[in-house]
Amino acid sequence: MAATPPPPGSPAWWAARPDPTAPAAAAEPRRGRPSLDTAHIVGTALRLVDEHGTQAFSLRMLAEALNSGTATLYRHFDGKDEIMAYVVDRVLGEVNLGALTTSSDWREALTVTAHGFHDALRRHPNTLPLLMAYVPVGPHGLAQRERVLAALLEHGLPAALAARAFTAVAHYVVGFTAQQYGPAAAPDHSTEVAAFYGGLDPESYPALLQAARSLTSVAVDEEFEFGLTLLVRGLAHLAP
Amino acid sequence: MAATPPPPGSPAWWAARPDPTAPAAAAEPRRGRPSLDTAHIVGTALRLVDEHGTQAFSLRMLAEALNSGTATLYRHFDGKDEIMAYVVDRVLGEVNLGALTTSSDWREALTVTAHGFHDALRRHPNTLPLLMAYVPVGPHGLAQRERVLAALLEHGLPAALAARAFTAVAHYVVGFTAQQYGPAAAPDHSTEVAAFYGGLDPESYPALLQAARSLTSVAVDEEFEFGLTLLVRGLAHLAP
DNA sequence: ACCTGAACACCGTTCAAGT
DNA sequence: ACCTGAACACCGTTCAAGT
Repeated sequence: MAATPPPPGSPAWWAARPDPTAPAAAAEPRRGRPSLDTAHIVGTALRLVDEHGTQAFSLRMLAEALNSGTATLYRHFDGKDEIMAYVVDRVLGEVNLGALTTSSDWREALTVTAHGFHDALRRHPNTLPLLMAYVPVGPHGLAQRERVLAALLEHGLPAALAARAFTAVAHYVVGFTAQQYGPAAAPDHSTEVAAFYGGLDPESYPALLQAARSLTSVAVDEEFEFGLTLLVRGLAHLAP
Repeated sequence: MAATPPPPGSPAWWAARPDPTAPAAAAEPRRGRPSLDTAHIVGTALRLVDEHGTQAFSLRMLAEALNSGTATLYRHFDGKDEIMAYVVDRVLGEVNLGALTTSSDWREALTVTAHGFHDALRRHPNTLPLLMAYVPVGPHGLAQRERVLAALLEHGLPAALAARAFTAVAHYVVGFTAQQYGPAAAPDHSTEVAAFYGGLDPESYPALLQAARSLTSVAVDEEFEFGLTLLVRGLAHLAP
C-alpha cells in the first residue's frame, strides 16, 4: 500500500516544506532558477483573492497579473492548493502581536492575541474560507502560535491550559470574523439581517424576533468583545 | 443603478424563498411540474458531498446519480450555489435538540445545543466548508435557532444575552468541528499532528512544544468540553 | 409543454515544442 | 536548461432541438 501524499496545507505537508524554522524567508523554488520569486507570486495571489474572492480567483488570472503563463506557476508550486496554503500563511504573517510584550497578565495577552488576529483577518475577509479549509501551521502561523504560547506560559498559565486557550480563542476569532465579514455577508450585512428578521412571521418565530430586536442594535465591535469576554472569564475559573 | 440579486445562502436570498415558516416542507419547484422532487435532489447532493467532498462534487456527478442530465437540475434550482445552500440547511435539519425540552436551566440548554450541533456536524464533516460560507438562515436553520432561543428565554436568560450566547456557541461548535473533523484534517489527525510537533526544532519553538506535549494526550471530546465550559462559565458572570 | 443532448466559455493541469 | 503555448479532461451554465 503506497502512502498517499499529504494534502497541501495539512501538518504533514508543511512538515515536508523546506526551512520551517525561518518564518520570514520565502520557500525556495524546488527546480531550476526561476524568473519569478515565490514571495511575489503569493503576494499577487493574495491581492487578487482580496479583490475578486476565492471563487473568481484562478491560475489564469494570477498568471496574467504576473505577465506569465499558467504553466510557469507549476515551476514554483505543485498546484493551486499549494499556492492557497501559502496565501493563508501570508495573512497570518500580517498578524501584529507586538502588544504581547507589554501585556501584564495572561488575560491581557489573550485579549491582545484575539484583537491581533481579528484585525488581520478583517483586512482579508475573502481569505476566511481558506483559513477554515487549511490547518494554519505554515511558517508564519507557527511563529505566531509560538509567540502567544510563550507569553501565556510566561504569565504563569499552565501549559495544558495555554494550548487549549489559544485554540479556543483562535476558533472564536475565525468563526466570528467569517460570519461578520466573510464573503457570504453582504456589504450592508447588519441592516440586511435586520430587514430579514423584520419580515418573519411573529407567530412562528416569537423567541427569535424578541432576541433579534435586542441584537441588531448592538455594534459589531461590542459583539466581538462580548464573546471574547466569555472565553477569558471562563478560563479564569480554571487558572490559578 | 439596478439592484444586484442577493447571493444564494444570504439572508436576503432566503427571505425570497417560498414558505419560510414551514421548515419541514421542501421548497417547491418554480417552473412546471418536474419529475424529480427537490428534496430528493438535495438529499442525493448531501450524500455525494459526504462521500466525495465539496471539491470533487459536481453537477454532472449529481445528475448522473439521479439518472438525469445537468440541464434538468436548472429546472429545480437556479444553480450550484442554490443547491449547496439547501444542502447546508439539510444538515442543520438533522440537529436533534429534543433534550432541550427537559433542560432545567439555561446552562444545560446551551450545553445540549452545542452537543446537538456538534453531533450533526461531525456526521457531515465535508459540509463544514459550506457551513462557513453560507449564513445558516434556511428554514431548518431558523427553526433550530428559534427552538434554542425559546428555551433560553424560558429559563430566564435576558434576550440580549440569549441571542449572543447562541451566536457564540454556534461559532465555537462550527470552528471546533471544522478543525477537528474538517476536510483538511487527515484520518489520523491527532497522531499526525503529534508527529508534526515532534519534528520541530526545540530551539525555535520551546513554548509550542511544551504546550503540545500536554495537548496531544488529551482526548478530542474532552477538548470540545473544555472550550464549551469556558463559554458557559463566562456567560454565568453576566447572567442573573 | 416540458425535458435534455450538445455546445459554450471557462477551469486546473500537463507536456511537447520552443528558446 | 529552462520556459511556455497549446492541448487535455474537466467544470458550471445555456439553449436550441427534441419529445
